[in-house]
Amino acid sequence: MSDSGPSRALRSIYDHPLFTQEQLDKIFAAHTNFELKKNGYLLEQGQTANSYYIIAHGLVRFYVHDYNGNEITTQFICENEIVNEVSSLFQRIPSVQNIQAVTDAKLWKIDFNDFQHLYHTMESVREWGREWMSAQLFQSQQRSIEMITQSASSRYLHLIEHRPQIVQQAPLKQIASYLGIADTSLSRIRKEMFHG
Amino acid sequence: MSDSGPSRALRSIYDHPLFTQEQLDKIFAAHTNFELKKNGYLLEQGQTANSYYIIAHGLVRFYVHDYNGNEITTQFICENEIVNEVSSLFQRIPSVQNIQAVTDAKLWKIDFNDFQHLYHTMESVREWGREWMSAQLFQSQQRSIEMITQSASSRYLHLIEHRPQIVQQAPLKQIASYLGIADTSLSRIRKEMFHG
DNA sequence: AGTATTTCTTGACCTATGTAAAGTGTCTTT
DNA sequence: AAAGACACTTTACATAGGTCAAGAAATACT
Repeated sequence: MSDSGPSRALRSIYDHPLFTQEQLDKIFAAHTNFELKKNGYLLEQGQTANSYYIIAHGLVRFYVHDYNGNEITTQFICENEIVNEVSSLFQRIPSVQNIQAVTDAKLWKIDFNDFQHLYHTMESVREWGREWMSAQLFQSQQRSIEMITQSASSRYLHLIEHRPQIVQQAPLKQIASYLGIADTSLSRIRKEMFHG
Repeated sequence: MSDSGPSRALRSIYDHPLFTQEQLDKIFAAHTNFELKKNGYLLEQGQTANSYYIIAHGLVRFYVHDYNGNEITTQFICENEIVNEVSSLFQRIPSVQNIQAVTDAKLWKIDFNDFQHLYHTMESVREWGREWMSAQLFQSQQRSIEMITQSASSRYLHLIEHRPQIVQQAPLKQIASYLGIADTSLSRIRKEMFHG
């Protein structure tokens, strides 16, 4: 890593016009960094989230179990993105989602209480937070629309183009459940896309 | 209507443990009410939202156009719920969604600037707002999971059980696009569900 | 009231994706 | 190096849901 000072990940996450340098210093100081092994958990279903995370390196996924006990991957979080089970963290209720490292990962962490303090004392943090949540909601809605209007192979192509880290690092089964198809179907789609 | 004072809708929307009566009075006072005819618009794509709404009576939908120009209904908003195109209102960017009355409707309205004032001056409003956004995000994610794990007829049954107002008041074509299926398929599902 | 327009249903046929089961390849553990 | 355990592919067959076209029923328009 040729990067010094607060990581590239922190700087890119908190890149917002309302922040002054002084505010950024306070925000960065509230984060600590740590490592997580492949398959390790940041949150398990039934637990209530007490922090959110920022990925400096690696890949993380959210998953739930369907009625047959199959794992459904509901989100992938890539480098320089926030890992936050919002409804558990902000409504203070147990999570239905599991959050697991797909690869070895380096992460930043900020605790709920520290964030609460920043949020209620700095208008800029509130605006930043609300905009982030809006963007999350938008993405989630776009995902539903994509599930309705696009074929499985279009959705896979979209992933290849826009989130290549996922296609490179996550196992086929996780990608398939994220796309809403059987793993055999994704295997078939791959075949038809590359030789056929 | 046997209801007096601030409507049942306002009281149920702003039902949160942190609010004092004094605060509620200020919040209610920031709302005005008005009526909207069937098929009328609260927001059209390309416009930037300047308020959000609360439905006292009637049904409202969000829709987008897919690449073929077909309308895809992405959300239905029922009585005593909030109508808010969050990413347009809070990121101050043009909406990709249209917001249209499915039936004649009675609504409450609050402007962005008035809400901003309440939001930045009252910690309780911030907590309320963040919890509402969290709940929206949760619902949106649940919807994606439902699209992946449930058949079209299960999704329709779910709608009948949990949001009967939609099934009663929205035309079949809108419900079908919301469920992610062709209108002919929904018609067939109805037939199989009721006779045979 | 009568016509036009939209809404809903139905049938015939088609296709994308699911399910199940077997086979190959790759990594882990000992 | 052998034995398991995973990860991925492939084939055969099943099915939910799509498309298109024709009618019937309901609504809206003049």
